[in-house]
Amino acid sequence: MSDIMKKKCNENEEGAEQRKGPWTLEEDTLLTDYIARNGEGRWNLLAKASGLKRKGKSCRLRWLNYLKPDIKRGNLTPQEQLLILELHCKWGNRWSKIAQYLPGRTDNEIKNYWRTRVQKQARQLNIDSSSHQFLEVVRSFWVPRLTHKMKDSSNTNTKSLPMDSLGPILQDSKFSHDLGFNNIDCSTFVSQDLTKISQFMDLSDLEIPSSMHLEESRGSVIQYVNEDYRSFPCLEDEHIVTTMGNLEILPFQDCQVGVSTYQEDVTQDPMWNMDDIWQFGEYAPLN
DNA sequence: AACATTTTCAACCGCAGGAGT
DNA sequence: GACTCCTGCGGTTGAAAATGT
Repeated sequence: MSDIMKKKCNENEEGAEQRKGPWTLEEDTLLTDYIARNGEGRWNLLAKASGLKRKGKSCRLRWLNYLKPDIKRGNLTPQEQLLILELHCKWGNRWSKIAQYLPGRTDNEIKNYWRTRVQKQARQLNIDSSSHQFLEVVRSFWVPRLTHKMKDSSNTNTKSLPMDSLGPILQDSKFSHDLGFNNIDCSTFVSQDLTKISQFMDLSDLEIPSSMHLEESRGSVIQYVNEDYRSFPCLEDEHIVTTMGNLEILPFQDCQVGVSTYQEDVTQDPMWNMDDIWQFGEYAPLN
């Protein structure tokens, strides 16, 4: 029998014993106990020595994504969602890199969030989620509302991640410099893309809840700005025409409408997500 | 209540890159 | 340099849960 054949046989024999699928409580206990005694790493050795009939890779994944003590459970906070949007804008699908900035969240969780929430919305709008166009939708509608929600929850919910906790990250000059939002020339970029958006989003027909209002302002974009969060989305003082509370009116050309969100109470949402943004009306598909 | 459909997310897979030999 | 092994990453899958009819 050739070496290759022998190897194949061994793989099959091992494969017959290898467990797959959902982990049982006993397996979790075995893995947790083993790591408590010997530490993590050397996953193939761990898989054999612990008595688990799992591959090393599977053990590693189970530990890192589920069993590790500092794993956070539950819905992503608005702060976390905002950070994901920001970082994805900069780095794309670099999930593990993004996860480094969200303590307790795993790359898998962030990836799932992006695929199930963000990409879903992009599909519904018939926009490629990696496109410039979608980026601008996110920047113009999602980011401001998340920012608002964030501020809201920091005022009302002491358990949530405080604004200050993001400060070191967002104020870090290297980090800020790296972020795409800050590097964008708003005076051209935003106006061009909002014009594109207005081609498929008939904003004047939006059904605005009574707690909100729509302001039309030909020649200007009204954009919500949280004063605690000026590092994005790409607003620079020289562009501001006037300020109305939390709103700043920006002198962009070709844009016809902005949405003010400052009166809406979103604090009751268990999970604030993109659905909240699009619920204001039905948008016409691109084609 | 029963069934169908959709959504969520844990887990798997293949691939790439690094370290050791 | 070539090979093997291990680790980590990102894409994908499919079972379970949630939601709709």
